[in-house]
Amino acid sequence: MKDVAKAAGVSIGTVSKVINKSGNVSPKIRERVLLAISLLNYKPNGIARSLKNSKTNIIGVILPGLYDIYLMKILNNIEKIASAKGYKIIYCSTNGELAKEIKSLQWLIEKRVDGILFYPTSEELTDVEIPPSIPVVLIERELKNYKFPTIMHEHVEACRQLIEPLTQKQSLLFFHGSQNDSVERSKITGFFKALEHLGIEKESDCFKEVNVKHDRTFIADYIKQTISSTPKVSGVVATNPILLSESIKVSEELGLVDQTDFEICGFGDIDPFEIRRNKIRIAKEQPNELARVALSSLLDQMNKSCKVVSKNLYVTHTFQN
DNA sequence: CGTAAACGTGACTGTAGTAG
DNA sequence: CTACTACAGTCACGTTTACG
Repeated sequence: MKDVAKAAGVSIGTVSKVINKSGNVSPKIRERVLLAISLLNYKPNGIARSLKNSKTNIIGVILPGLYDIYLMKILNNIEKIASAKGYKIIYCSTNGELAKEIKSLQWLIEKRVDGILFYPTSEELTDVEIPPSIPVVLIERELKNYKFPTIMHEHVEACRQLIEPLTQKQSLLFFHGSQNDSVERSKITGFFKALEHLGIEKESDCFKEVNVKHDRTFIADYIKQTISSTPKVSGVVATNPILLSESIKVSEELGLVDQTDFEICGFGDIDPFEIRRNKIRIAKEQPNELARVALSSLLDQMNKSCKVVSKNLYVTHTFQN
């Protein structure tokens, strides 16, 4: 800038005004400055600009990884919308490890990002001091020790809508993931409530916990064994895409899908061509919408001079069949 | 249109105190 | 007296912006 100013015969301040199209600069001076910029091949220094403005135009995104389409869609949509609004993103992968979540947060804070979108894999985060100047929006899961607005799916309502249309609700088997996970817990609660609403007695032994970190063959075997050893199963309900797709596979293998009195439903993101029977009812999660709402909530906070405590927002599922 | 202060941090300088 | 440490203060980096 100093060199440009010298070459154009103006002050540094005037160069800045030309670059930022701010203030009044006469057309003649502007021409001279632009010529000097082009001759000297001057490029603004973003670090210095951030230093002065206390703004980096960068949004930090912390996700457990990009190991499935759902997470990829979230990141893709965040990037798309952020980019349109003039922001770049820094993506951090945590592999679902608390230690990496802490490190990612600390690193993003150190980088002075303007805001953070955080998809925690547990509620246990602690020991990270997050300055109030950096707004944080959580995706899908709240944290015990921090009060940040959270954008999540409306799981409880989706459970009701999954269960209600089933013709045989008495002898269902529910396959769910770890109860340490708040999302799984809210789905279990949702199914309990839905059953209660329908006047069906809750039998907790029809709820089967499956660790989705096991390999697929193990999960399939467990589901097969459970279905086979339970008398008069009228249907299977799965709380997440892994358990749903394995349940569908197993049910096909056991020849249950063809039986008119057997139904399958659950949460998933399965493409329509995989669904060979129209009786499989699926609550599809909405990663694009989740990303859109989360980012817009974050941008709201970033642009507010006085921080209004924004509330949690819910995204509704769409239903297939 | 120019001037000067300010942003956050690391590098550097100067000073005081301590140990041998 | 020298060599060293600890600490405080100052400056530089490139840019923006209030003010003259």
